[in-house]
Amino acid sequence: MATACPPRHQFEDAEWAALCANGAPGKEAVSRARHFLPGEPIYHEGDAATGLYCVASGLVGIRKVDADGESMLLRLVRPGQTFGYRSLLTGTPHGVGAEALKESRIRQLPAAVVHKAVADDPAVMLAFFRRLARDMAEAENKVMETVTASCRVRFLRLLLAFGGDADDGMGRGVHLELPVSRQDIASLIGVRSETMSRVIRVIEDEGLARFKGRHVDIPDARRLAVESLGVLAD
Amino acid sequence: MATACPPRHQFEDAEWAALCANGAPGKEAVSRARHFLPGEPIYHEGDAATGLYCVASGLVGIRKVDADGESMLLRLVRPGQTFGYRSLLTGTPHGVGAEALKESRIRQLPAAVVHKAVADDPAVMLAFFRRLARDMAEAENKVMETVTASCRVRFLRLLLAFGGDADDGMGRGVHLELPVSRQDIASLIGVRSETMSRVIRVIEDEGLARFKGRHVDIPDARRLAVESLGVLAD
DNA sequence: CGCCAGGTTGATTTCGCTCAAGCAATGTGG
DNA sequence: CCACATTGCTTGAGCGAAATCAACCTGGCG
Repeated sequence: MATACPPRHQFEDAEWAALCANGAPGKEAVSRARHFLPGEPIYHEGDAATGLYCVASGLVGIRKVDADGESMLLRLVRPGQTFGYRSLLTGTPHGVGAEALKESRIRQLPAAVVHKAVADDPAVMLAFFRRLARDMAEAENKVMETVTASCRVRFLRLLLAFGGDADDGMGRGVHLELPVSRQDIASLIGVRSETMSRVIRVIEDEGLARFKGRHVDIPDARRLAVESLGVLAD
Repeated sequence: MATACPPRHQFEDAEWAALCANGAPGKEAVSRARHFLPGEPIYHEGDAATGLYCVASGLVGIRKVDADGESMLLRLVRPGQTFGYRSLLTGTPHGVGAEALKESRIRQLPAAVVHKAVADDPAVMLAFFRRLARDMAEAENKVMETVTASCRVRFLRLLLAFGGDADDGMGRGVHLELPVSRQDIASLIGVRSETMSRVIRVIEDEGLARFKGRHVDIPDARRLAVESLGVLAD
């Protein structure tokens, strides 16, 4: 099966939408649907770009390994979001790797189609620029956080980010589900998995949240939000 | 005085060049030359973009402050490089602040001119995208480094980055000059200035480099490069 | 059943931060 | 010109957060 435009997802995929609006003339057979198992790599650091990817379902992780072989999870790509555009549009090898974190259906758009769409409609390029700008802002925040905030605070903030959709502003008693393993969460905030365990332990002992497998119960989201701001002086 | 195209600098300013090639029809009076003293802010985090900036001479620092008021130097902008384009092109407030680190001459191009240039020539947008992609790659590297590498290693790598131009591949006995104060260097690698002092002390004691004010002598650049890879197992 | 990956826990160490003081260079006002 | 503050940098002592090393548990799954 191959349709150019996936069913509209809940998340921002302005780039893909722009592509569909203009770039895909015959809407059939231009995008290829692929399937990945958890842990399966989609592309590696250093590979040349072969196309543009969009997560239809599942979850994708963007990884980077440094010289010492240390690997780190930089960010998650959720259903409806595109990835791999940077390398494709600049014509440089991938600076990061992508891998499926859950079983995932990925839509892949050939490079030629994307290039044509970009050439035909300037708005497409702008859409990708905006997307990159947002990713960049997040990367900058991450730098700041890793330098200034304790791992406890970083984890609390990540919890809030995960709970973003489940967070009924009203409410006490938020429940959410961790999208990835604890190892991956540790990697995401840049700590060892042992430290991750301990941090979770402390947070449970404080009564900020209760963890069972990947399920998290947050009795008082407001309190957790306050704690996530770091230790306040006065 | 106001000329559209600055004298060609040694560094990459593909965006500015693209602008000059197409966007600036009457080449006079479109860019404004401004002057900043060390420490003087160029724009603040949260400000709306008013134009595009290009460093003609001097040095500019991109800063970010987090919720707790902690400030950090994210990167340097050297002569010939443009900055402030992200906020301008996305139409969002500046996510970072810019300030002169040395006495600087800054060329400022009004928003309208840039927007027109972008609309007229798709290549301009692509040039900015490339620039952003490069900045993003650096930000990702920075995240990895701050998490995985010790502050000693991070500093050594920064030294190498500074010495990039002075580094005659041949050579023993490289000399270079620190572009900014030690406080700013500390902020750049995400450590306290006290720690910075100690790290420099250790590096001197090891004979890796000698520091006098802002002057640095590196007797054996090759050895420093090896050390900058981190502690190797075998 | 035995194996193994993911996770937890404990003991110990290390790296970098905090707090505090001191010092040299520069400025500033009387 | 000197007394004084200010700023950038260095040094010391002590502490604390997170890494490291090392078991050990647990639940799948062949």
